[in-house]
Order: sequence, then C-alpha cells, then structure tokens
Amino acid sequence: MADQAARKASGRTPPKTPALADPPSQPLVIRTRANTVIDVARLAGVSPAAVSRAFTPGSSISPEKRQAVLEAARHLRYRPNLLARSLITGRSNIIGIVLTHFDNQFYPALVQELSIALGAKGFRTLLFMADISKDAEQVIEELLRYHVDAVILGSIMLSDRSAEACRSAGVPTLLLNHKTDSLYISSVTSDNFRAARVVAAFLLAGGHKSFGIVAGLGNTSASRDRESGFLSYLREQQVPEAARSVGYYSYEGTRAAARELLSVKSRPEAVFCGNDQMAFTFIGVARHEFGLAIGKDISVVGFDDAPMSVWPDFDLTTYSQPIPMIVARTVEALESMLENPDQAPVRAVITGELIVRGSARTPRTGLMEVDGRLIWRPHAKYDKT
Amino acid sequence: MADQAARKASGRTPPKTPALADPPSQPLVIRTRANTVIDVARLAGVSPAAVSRAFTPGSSISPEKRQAVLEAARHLRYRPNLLARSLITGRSNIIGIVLTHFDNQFYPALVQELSIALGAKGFRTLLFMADISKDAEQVIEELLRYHVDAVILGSIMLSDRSAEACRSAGVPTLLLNHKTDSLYISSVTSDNFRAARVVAAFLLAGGHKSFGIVAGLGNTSASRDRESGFLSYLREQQVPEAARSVGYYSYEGTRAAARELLSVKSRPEAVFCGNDQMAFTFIGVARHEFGLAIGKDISVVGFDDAPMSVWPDFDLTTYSQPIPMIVARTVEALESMLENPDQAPVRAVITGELIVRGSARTPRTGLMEVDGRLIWRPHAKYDKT
DNA sequence: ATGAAAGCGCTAACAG
DNA sequence: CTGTTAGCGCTTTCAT
Repeated sequence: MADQAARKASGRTPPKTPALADPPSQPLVIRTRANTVIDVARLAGVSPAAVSRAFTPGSSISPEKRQAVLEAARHLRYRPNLLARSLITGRSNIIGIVLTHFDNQFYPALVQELSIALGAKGFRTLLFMADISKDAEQVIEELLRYHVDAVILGSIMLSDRSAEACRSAGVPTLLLNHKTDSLYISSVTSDNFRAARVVAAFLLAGGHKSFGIVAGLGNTSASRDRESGFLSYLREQQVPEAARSVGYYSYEGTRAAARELLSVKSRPEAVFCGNDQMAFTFIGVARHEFGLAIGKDISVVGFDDAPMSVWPDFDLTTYSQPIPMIVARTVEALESMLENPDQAPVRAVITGELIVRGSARTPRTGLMEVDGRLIWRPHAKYDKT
Repeated sequence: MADQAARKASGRTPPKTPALADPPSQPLVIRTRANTVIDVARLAGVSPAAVSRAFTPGSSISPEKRQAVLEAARHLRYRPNLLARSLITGRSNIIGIVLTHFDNQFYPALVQELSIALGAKGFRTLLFMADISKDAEQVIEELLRYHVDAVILGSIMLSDRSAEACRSAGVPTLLLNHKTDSLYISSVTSDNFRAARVVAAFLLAGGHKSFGIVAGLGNTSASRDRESGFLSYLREQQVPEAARSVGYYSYEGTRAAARELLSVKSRPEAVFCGNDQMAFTFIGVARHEFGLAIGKDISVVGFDDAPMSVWPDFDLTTYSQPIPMIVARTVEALESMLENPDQAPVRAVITGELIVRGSARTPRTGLMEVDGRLIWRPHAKYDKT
C-alpha cells in the first residue's frame, strides 16, 4: 500500500545517474518485494522491454545495453518470474509426471534420469503421486490447471476422458510402459510381450519342466503383456500350463503369491516374476521359508534389471529395461510433440535384453534364437566384469 | 491473430440467452485456445469476478450464481490457470524439493509420503535432482525463478549465499537431515548423534570387542553426527579405536570400504554403517566374498529402517528414521513458516528407535539405558509380528 | 536497436 | 452479493 505509493512516487523522479548503493538503505530483515523488470529498467536507465530482451538469448539488443541491464539486474538480485513469463509465452517449461509405486527401485531410478535429462533441456518436473488402483483422472485435472507443457504417466492407466482432456488442452501426453489405443496419446514401452517369450525360451532351454509366474496387476498393459508373452511361448511348445499367482506389485502380496506357488506338492522348477522387485521378494521366501537354493533347486527370473539385481544376495537373471534408452526416447518424443503438436503420436518400443546371472539355471546351448532373434550368447557379452 | 479479432468482435454481441450447444461447431482436432474467466463469464451472463468467486471456496456469491457459473465452466471445460492466479495471489502452491541420491531407498519413500502429505494440503512438488558433491546454489536459483512457496532440501548442503537468497526472496527453506547455523533456515533432522551412541551401546553390550564404521560422505551433518556419536560412545567406554572406512553412499564405494574393513587380520566384530543402503551392500560383501555369517561371525547395523530392512535376506538391525513423523513435522513446519514468515526457524529433531533384528548379535541384558534413556527391551515390542 | 503500449488470465479493492 | 477497475510481472507487437 504505502509501498506501492512509494514506488509510484519514486517513479516520477527521473533515473539520472542512479546511485548503485541503494539497496542497503532498506530496513533490515524485512519482507522486501521482489524486484521486477520495472525496477531493473529504472536502475539501468532503459525500458522494461530492453530488460526482457537482455534476458532473452536470441533477441536484438546492443551489447552495451545488455551489459548495463545485466549489471543492474545483478545488483538488484533480479530474478525473472518464470510464472509470469509463462502467462504470455504460453510455455511453463514444466512437465508433469505422474507415478504410483516408488517402492519398486526401477521407478526412482527412472525419474532421476528423466529429471536430469529434462533439466538439461530446460524443463522442470512437477511430481504427482497417484494411487495405482485408481485412474489418473483427478491428477490430470490438477496438472492441466498448472498448464504444464506435457504430461508423463508412469505405468498408470489413463481414461479416455482424461486423454481427451489432455488433447483438447493441447498438452502432449506420454505413457511409460502402458499402451493405449487413443489416437492422441504417445507411449514409450518395453517390448514386454517378446521379452517374456525370451524368458520362457531361456528357461525351457535350461531344462526346466514346470513353470510358474508371479503376475503384477491386471490394469497395466505391461503386466498383461509380460504374462501373456510368457504363457504364449510355453503353450506353443506344448508345455503344461504354468502355475499362476498374483503379487500385485506389493511386498506382502508377493510373499503370499510365493507361498501359494511353493507350497504345492509339485512346485514349479522355474518362476518368472513380473518385475525385479517381486523377484527379490520371491527369492526371500523361497530361500528362507522353503530352504531352496536359488538357481539350483529353483530358477527365478525378473524384469527390469533394477540396480539391486547385481547384488550378490540376489544375482538375478532378468530382462533389462534400459533406462538411458527409455529416457532418451521419452525426451525425444516430448520435444517433437511440443514442436509439432499436430503430429501423430509417438509409439516407441524399447528393446531390452536378457541379462543372465545366477538365479536361474542356464542352458547348455550356445547361440539361441527366439522369434527370429538372437537372445543369448553364453560366456560372451554377459561375462561378469 | 484472426482469433483475437474474432473474440473482440464476439465480445460486442451481448450475451442474450447463450446457446449452450456452441463448442461442437468449432472445427475438429484444432488447436483450440483454452477458455478463460471471460468466456465463462460471458456464457453464464455474469462478470469475470463472479467466475473467480465461484471457484474460490470462502468467497461471497449466491448459490444460484455459483451454480450457473460452474455449469458454464463445465460446459466450456474451463480450468482455472493456476499460474495466472499465482501471479496475483503471490502464492504458487508449489513446493520445490531438491534431492540427490534416489538410489537409497529411503529417499524415494520419503518423497512419496511427503508428496502425498503436501498434496493433501494443496501443494504440489517441483522436483530437482542435484549433484550431491556440489552445492545447491544453481538449483536454488532456478527454484526461486519459479516462485515456489517454499523449498525443501534433502540431505544436501546449502551455502550461505543460497540461504541468503532464499531468505531475501521470502521463501521459507527447510533442510532435511542437515543442520545449519543459518538464522533463517529451518531443519528437520534425526537425532543422529544420540542414535549412533545407542547403536554403539547396543553393540558393546552384545559383547563385541572390536568395531568398524562405514561412513557416508563428509559434507552432510547427518553423516558426521552418526560417525562422531558412534565413536564418542566407544571412546568413553575405553574401547580400542574403531576401524573407519568411507562408503560415499555409493555401491562401489561401499564395496571397497567393506573389503578394506574385512580383509585385515583382526577384522572388526561389529560394523555400523551410515545408512541401510550401505549396510545391505556391506552384508553382500561380507557374506559372499568373505563367507561370513551375518549376525554370527559379524554383526552389522544400519540406519534408516528402509523398507528392505525386513527382507529375510538382510533382516537388518537398524536405527529407524520414522518417515511419517518426519513428514508430519516437515509439513507442520512449512505451514507455520508460510503463515508467519518472520518467525524463528523451526529446528525439529526426530527421535527414532533401535529396531532389533537378526543382523547383529543381541545382548543378554534386559532393559538397557543410554544417556539416561531406555533403548531396548528384548522380547517385548520388537517381537516379529 | 529501442520504447510505448497492450495484454496474457486471474483476483483484490472498491463502489454500489 | 455483484460488477467495474486496476494491476500482478512479463513479453510482444508496432512504431520509431
């Protein structure tokens, strides 16, 4: 109030050789309104527009003027208000990212890399935790109010309604590891179906006679594809139906699933878990509750190649989801969507590879082929380093 | 351009019984400018201010008018632009959160809970990944440009310069697990020093004669306090100096540290690791490279009580950092700082407890006291459930 | 290259 | 309770 009056009044006094030692004369420790383009312009003796230009890389401004502005800005500790800028440019440089289970180590790792990669491109990530069992609708609504430039959804379903909301708001949307039929939504997924077939082939070649699977949650396509890929291969090879239980991607859920699978008379010789996290949990139960030697009495294979897979306590054979590649394709897709909003959605499929470690019995075979592609060379690229 | 002209023109035609079936007449699949208060006001036949009021809970507006506005808004798929709002309210409802190592499972878990708790209060979290070895200065600068309402720094140092920047920008700042001398910065930390003394006492009472410690990184006070607390207690009890190595909170660093500690002739009987993550890694090396039985041949204690501590493969005795309490105190502190910006900084200290599991030999003693406080009752509250 | 002026979408102050 | 008005901090025409 008085503050504003003061500004207006001071506005009337012309700049005339501004004294650069002004700020300290302010009362100490007081709520001091942030300086704006106006303040900087006044001190530098230029127009607000010039200040804006000084902070906009490609803009036409003389070097001297730019210097003067920058110095004044530094002196006033001026910080451009990105929110105000976004109002006029229509770009917030904020990317919304919606996640569910942070307990699966794969996701934090992914978010970290994604956040770093996006940061390098000048984007910040607004994080939303969502309930996996629910749809992202509520959260999407929130996100759109923040006028994020794009939305990334991690392994979560998107209702048609929300998809439509994103589209009509002109906000590019990308699903990680979840396919969609929507004509507007992009996705980056692993080749889950084929990958699971590879795992099945590997285990079959390893001489296992009976199989089990610990599924995740039915509402993600990743989970469904891994399950159906695994089962489809076994079925094609005329192997008796695999025992199936559901771990729900949770610790207790997976422990229950493991007990269910292991306490029957003829327990499966090989078990495929829908992700590494569940595989670790499964191993814990198999080893400590059933006294099984992992990789000998029973074979366990996971999915993700999460950082912990290399830990000697697990030494997990798994199918990798290469984070750097996922991140690269995601950032790439986002950029092209932002650049050309009317293009067809991106549907990137990332191919991982079977990482052979000690948790599953290994085939004697040399080169192996599944669906026309090489999946495994023993003693070659998978040697421990 | 033409778009704007159209709006102005249509602005001249008075509202008069607006036809509610308007939108579909727009061309399909076209970049459609988001509707604003103006559009809603026009359709509802009210003023823009009324629209604003309809969306502001405590505001004075008649129920009928509010209904009319909300219906028009729904029809136009109107979404308030939170960024524009923040410009005038001075509140973005965004909290910046800066983190370093997401690989330590404790942090994702903390962020998740924090994000949920803040979300319940109407705040969103803008996530920044920072390099642990560097200062947060760069990142803070970014954050301030986004005019976040507050900043949370997770286990990372804050230079005086950045602290001052936050203060003078009027942005409440809170450090998690890192103490500061700054008069302006709040903090929520565990009682690391005393906790480490408890661990030392527990191990000493367990009959161990020689000790080792795997330290984290010197630039966090949490790490230093845990180390000095542990060592101080042993020193007081006239125990020979503990062997020390540094794990740098990293996998490879910790493996090297473990090998260093374990390959000497008289290896320590008990080892305290600066966090659970390093304890797990240590256990891996001890068990698989040195063939030691954890809890028998060697005792290992961690810090955090991360979710994985209960896994039977680790069954880790550890000192807890209770996430719900940390989150509660953090949110509480943030709220009070926002409410009263001139108050003294909050310095909350969270007290965890020793969680006794199987990775360390357990004292025969019954009740135990350290620094005047009870730390452990065998067979009572720590029974497995 | 530069400044004046308009306006992004919203809300707060002020009349009525 | 309601509309009018002004302005948050910035950028962007449009003249010059």
